[in-house]
Amino acid sequence: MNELDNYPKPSVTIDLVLSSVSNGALVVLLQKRNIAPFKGKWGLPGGFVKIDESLDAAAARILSYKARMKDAWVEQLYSFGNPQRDPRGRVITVAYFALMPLEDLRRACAAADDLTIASLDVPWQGEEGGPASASDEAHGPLPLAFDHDEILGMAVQRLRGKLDYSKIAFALLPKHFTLRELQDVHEAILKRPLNKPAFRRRLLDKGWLEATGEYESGKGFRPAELYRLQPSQTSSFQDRKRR
Amino acid sequence: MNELDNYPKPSVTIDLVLSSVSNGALVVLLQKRNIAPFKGKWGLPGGFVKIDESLDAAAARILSYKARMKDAWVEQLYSFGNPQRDPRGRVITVAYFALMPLEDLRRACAAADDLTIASLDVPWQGEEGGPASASDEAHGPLPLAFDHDEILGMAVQRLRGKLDYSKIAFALLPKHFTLRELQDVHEAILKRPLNKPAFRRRLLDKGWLEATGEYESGKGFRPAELYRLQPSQTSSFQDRKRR
DNA sequence: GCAATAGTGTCTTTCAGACACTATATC
DNA sequence: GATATAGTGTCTGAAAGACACTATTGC
Repeated sequence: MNELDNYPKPSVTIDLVLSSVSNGALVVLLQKRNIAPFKGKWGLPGGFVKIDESLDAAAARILSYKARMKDAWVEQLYSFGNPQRDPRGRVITVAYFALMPLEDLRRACAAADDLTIASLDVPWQGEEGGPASASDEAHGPLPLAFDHDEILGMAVQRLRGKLDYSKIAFALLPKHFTLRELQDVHEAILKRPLNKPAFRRRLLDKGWLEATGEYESGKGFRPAELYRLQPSQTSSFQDRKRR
Repeated sequence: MNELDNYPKPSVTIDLVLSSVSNGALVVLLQKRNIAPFKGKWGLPGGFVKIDESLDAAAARILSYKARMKDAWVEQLYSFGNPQRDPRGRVITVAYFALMPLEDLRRACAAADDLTIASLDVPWQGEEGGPASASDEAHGPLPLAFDHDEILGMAVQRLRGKLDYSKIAFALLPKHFTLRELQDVHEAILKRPLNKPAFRRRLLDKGWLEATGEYESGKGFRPAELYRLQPSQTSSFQDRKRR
């Protein structure tokens, strides 16, 4: 075509960190690889970026066909381009978040039998950073393909960093949720307990939340009120359509 | 070669946001384009990623030959991949920060006559986000090439977000600096005034700083003490070699 | 001494943590 | 009524903003 073709080009892929919170821990969808490279190991769902498709569009396409998923919080995470990261050749990958309520992640997982929902094991505290590992109940520790341990670590680091000032936590919950569930999400991401009254005050004072007047039921004890993100606040949920 | 070659591949470039602080504003190095596309407009220094080179290595290489620069704080920012962003064809760019003291940026600027140091004009507050524009004294507003207005906006957003918990601010100052200079850097990034005693307390309490016992001089008034990052804290300056 | 900024002491306000208390559902 | 959790009132302590004050340089 032109000057662009004077040099060899890398392949560019998208890898998706489909994530939610379950049992007080961050969980992520992993796929068992049945072809080389890294056959038998576990990897993030991903695919190639098409030549006429934006990165965001590629992430959305891969999300919808790998996980039959709409309405997730999708956000670019980081790009990984070590020349040795893929033994097949030069592959640069752009990692994306796809955050969703647990029920959606379960539905995605049920769609194929090479998928599992794995808990994240983060061997560091705070904003420090570093790779993370994954395990599930059926298999125990899951050996990860490529540099996906680093991608998972970066995902946790980013989640922790954005938890306070952004609305990512709500992406991990159903539309209606209790304040305790919201606190559980925060605690799972930060991996440390939070003070209940302080958490409530802080979140309610942000002015993002709206009480629905409805309550959960059938728990055997006092039911908690259900809250939702205020409609005016929800817009910024998908307002990141740049690029 | 193999399956990777079954599909057309994009070109991948690095764009560098060489940035510092001057006169209470963020500034960035821009290069006047003397070839198409966007001939006559101003763009970020950049270059192609070589086929056997990591993204970080490409950023470092481009930094050293465009700006004859060592020792800058280099950090990946975001990847931009709109298929229309380059009229020559499909080009995905991975944007990087290169933060440095103003004197280093000036030296880089003096190395070629198509370079300028432009002030950033950020039309939004806080963490909101959105494109930014640039201008310098010689030319006034500088029309930007490609999607570089978005890259600059993302750079400011990231700087603001990391200012409190990371040590980026120190990357914009010489090794020795006064607390007032440090406060000026914070104010320039946040674009709002900060309280002096509170700022000093907060920064000194972090335990990152060390008084040198030396003082500036020749200002016509009481000289300020010079501080530096504690040697033990400096290490994390270049400790981001993952990927 | 004057000008100008460095650096500090202290009061007030705000907010997080701690803890105990009340409220309300199922059984 | 027992149990378990929801939700709140209030005390305390840590940290930020405000403001004034002292300190130190060149002139």
